[in-house]
Amino acid sequence: MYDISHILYIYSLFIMRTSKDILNCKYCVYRNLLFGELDDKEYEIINNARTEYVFKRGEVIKKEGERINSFLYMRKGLVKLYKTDRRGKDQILSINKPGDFINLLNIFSNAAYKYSIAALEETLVCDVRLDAFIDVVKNNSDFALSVLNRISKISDETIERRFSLAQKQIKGRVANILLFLAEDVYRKNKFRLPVTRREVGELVSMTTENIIRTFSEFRKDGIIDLDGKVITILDFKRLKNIDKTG
Amino acid sequence: MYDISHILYIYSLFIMRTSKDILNCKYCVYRNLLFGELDDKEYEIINNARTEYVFKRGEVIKKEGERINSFLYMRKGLVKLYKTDRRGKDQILSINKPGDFINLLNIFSNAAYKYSIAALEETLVCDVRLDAFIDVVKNNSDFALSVLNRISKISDETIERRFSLAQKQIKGRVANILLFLAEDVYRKNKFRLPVTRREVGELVSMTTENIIRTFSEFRKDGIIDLDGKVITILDFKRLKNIDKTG
DNA sequence: AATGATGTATGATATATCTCATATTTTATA
DNA sequence: TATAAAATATGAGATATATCATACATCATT
Repeated sequence: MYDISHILYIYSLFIMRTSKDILNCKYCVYRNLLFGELDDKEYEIINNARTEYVFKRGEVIKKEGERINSFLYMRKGLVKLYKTDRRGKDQILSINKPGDFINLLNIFSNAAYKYSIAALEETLVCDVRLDAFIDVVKNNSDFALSVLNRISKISDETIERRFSLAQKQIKGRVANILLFLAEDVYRKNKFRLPVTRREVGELVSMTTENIIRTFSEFRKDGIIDLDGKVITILDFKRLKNIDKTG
Repeated sequence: MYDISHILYIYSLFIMRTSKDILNCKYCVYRNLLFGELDDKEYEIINNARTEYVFKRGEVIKKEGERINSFLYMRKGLVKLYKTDRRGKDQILSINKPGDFINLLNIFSNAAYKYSIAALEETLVCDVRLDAFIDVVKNNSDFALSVLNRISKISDETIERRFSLAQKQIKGRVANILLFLAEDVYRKNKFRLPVTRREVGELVSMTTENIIRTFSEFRKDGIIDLDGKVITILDFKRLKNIDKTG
């Protein structure tokens, strides 16, 4: 249930409150996670090309079409990747948490962002200038291989998630995102839904009304408890069964 | 319409019929496409770790769950990536053509294939032992970066394809796959459908009956012509419009 | 050439999901 | 704090898609 990245994440919150060296990568708990293969000199290159930003809930971090000129990663928070169609309707590709590289998907294959990125909670982002990042990748193939591993893993997860969504009906889709939030994001059975019902619909390609109806149904069936945005999962077993079969 | 990989592909068919050196990478038209960054020595490592296989239509190349111990790429043919559920029903993730690296998706992130691979047409596959491949990646960061680019591009395409499928209705989905086959795979307005109607359904998450009905409707509307498996696209403009809006 | 299995085709009906309408609650902003 | 805007909630009816049934065509195999 608690993997290394989560432990590091909790640890980072602690460090953030006790150290003034946060702005230097040397003391960042993500160092080992992301940049473990780098020597001090390479490390310094990254650190010098790096800026930290804080985004409040609702703020747009990147807009689709914007030129990619940095490597972004999250140290804290939660974001959504999404597209807006001509009529202004959004479709959400994924919800990403610290440890996912926010723009890793497009960074090596595209000059511009294919998806917009917005913060769902207060989000702390590290921004490394792309030229410096690529420079280090080019000169350190262990690091390149490590990036290869991560990009591959994140892509795989996104593909798997979208793929499995396709054969699910609405109940299965809602069960799936509830389990994702409870198990992968918050690691608690009680959490504040970081998105509106409409956004859940935008993520799983369903209407807002049907998301609301399904939430209500799950509540009536005793699978979850609802209090506005606060959701408590009461019956993981049944929810998992719906996820698998529905 | 005709990009470099397609020209190389056509050229490779020519080469295959006129040269006995096909088994040596040195004369493979994919050398520049895949291994352009390698020096002769690295090249030799790849070549020595390489085997060629021919698969007939319908043959399974890899089964999901099978251990990944080679890097596979297609020189000719067409394959599908798919999963089979407990009840024996297939769901197709993607149809891939030469130039796509067949197992690139999982190779760096997973020990085992997440999807089965089967040939839809006679397919020529090069199989490079993974240890040799990774060895070269580790020692040549230009090559690593190039692989990074490609893996990223292919993943992006798969994600984009599954993502756009989600908001489409059945007509849009069928239009989309017809355009994919006509424009990306065969580059002709008349082609033999390489899959059954059932498989189209497995790819776009629709029932066989509805795929058949939609084909019939497109025919009645004069958008396509149907003769068994041979499909002729008569009205690209309308089909593209359905793809976009439906 | 005969035979069974699979694929293609179409209609009728059932089911899932969407749309539209309306009411209430919560949130954002003046 | 007042007010508007957005979010939540629920029902009724419309639409899209699935399921079931049946018929015929095609393909592989004997």
